[in-house]
Amino acid sequence: MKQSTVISFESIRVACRHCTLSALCLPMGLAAEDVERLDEIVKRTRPLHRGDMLFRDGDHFRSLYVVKTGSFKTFAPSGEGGEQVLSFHLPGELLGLDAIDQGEHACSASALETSAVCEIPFARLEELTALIPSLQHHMYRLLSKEIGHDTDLLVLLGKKNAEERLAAFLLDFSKRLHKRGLSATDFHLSMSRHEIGNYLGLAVETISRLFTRFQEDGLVRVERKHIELLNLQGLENLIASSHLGRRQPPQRQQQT
Amino acid sequence: MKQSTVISFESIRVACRHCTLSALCLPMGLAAEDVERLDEIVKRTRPLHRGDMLFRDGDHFRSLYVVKTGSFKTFAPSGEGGEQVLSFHLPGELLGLDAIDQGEHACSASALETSAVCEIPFARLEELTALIPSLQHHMYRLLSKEIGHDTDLLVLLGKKNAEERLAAFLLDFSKRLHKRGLSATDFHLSMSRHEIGNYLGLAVETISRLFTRFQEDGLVRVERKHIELLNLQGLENLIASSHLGRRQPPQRQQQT
DNA sequence: GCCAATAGTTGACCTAGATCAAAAACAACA
DNA sequence: TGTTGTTTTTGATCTAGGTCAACTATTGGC
Repeated sequence: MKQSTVISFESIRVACRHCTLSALCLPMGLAAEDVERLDEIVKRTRPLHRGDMLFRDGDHFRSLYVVKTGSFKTFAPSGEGGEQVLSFHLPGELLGLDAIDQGEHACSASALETSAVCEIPFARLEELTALIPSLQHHMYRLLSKEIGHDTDLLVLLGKKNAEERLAAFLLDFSKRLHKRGLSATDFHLSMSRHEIGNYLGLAVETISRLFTRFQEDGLVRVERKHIELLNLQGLENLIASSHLGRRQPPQRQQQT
Repeated sequence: MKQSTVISFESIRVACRHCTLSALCLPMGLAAEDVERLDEIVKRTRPLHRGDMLFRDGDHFRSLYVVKTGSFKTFAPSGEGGEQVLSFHLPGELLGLDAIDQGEHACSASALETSAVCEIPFARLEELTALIPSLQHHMYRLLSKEIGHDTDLLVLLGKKNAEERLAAFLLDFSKRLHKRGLSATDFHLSMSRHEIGNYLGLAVETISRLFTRFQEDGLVRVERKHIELLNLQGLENLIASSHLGRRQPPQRQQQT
């Protein structure tokens, strides 16, 4: 209610064509006039604060959302009040794609910090994509990319150990921030240890211990939520090079 | 090469409008004339045998595939020659959606048994979806559904124990077969224990032991790859009701 | 600025499921 | 029909990471 959030409140009024995120967002690669058309259907909404829900699982699906500032997590219920964090969303990233199929949201989304989104009514977007081939293609790609992200996470949860998971998480975060023009080696984690652990399928305590260990090994400097990556290569190595101990027999390329 | 596969070779020539799978596949809900148009772009290909690759990760992306008969698995590399099975595909299900984004396949697909697919050149399909709104909508739904499937698997890998995973797997399989008009309680698994274990993030031995245990508990009857589900409700209970031991404090509905 | 609640760290211990090993059951095939 | 290679099963052991517990920051509310 209070007008103290001047900065973000101003910034969210910016039209797509002037938005610094356009290169990461839907307008990517659209002709100027098409951006105008997209612009017309986008609604700007007021900021959300930490913990505020953007949508809940089961909610009727009406719109997709693009993060404009701040960050979000999405999570699915997992029986007995538990939940599985599915992803963290940074500016320019889309939320709600999983709801298209069933017509209702399959997961919930909440803000990790003070954040703003653009709302895109899906029915309108669909009309538009039928008219603008490049936008249609872009939508297909976005949906496909989401599948790719899930695939990565599946490999992580199915096949990687704790160390590899956290290293992969940090590097992924680093890359995504870098794409947004932020430092790839010095950043702030907007989510709690608990949320990281949940996302990676690990206990909070394990996350905490790993951060300590990574720090002892000179890979990172951790100070609460402030992270400095000191040795990117070292982290990369952690991901790729484990399992090297027990070599498998040469195993010709064949069916399983 | 040999013509002994008469049955499936005949069946795969059937046009979409006569295909028994149309209700599960792309034509779902299309007007007759639109099905014709779709039909024109679909290529029918020869059958693949167990272990044959439909595509490999890294292959240039050109087409989507619909399983016509038989079954497939998709799997992604996971460092050091290991792989993570991402999904099993039954007749009517689409393969290759994850490749749209990058323009090359992000995972590999191989036949689990003698199988046939319809090939749908994606560029042609895109043109068509721009012309037929209901087809475009259907494509969005299919992509979104794939995300939903991944979400389910993520929850499984991130939060469920071995017992719950296998029970969920069996029930999912049962439901999908039932949709295809096959028995929900008596079926044949086309994949090996090893592949099931890989998919569920468990060791082969664990799968084997669980099958034995489920059988002892009267939940299933297992005879190699032939499965009979004797107590569907019992399996359902396994999924939902565990973690009931250590009750969590009432915990008001709140942010994490 | 103080208190209560929440988040993070650290250590001790425990357990689900992995790994190792070996036998048994199949399947392919000459 | 025997041989060989694969898949499955079963048992014995090991361990990564979970769980419990106690303590220490931080943070937010007033």
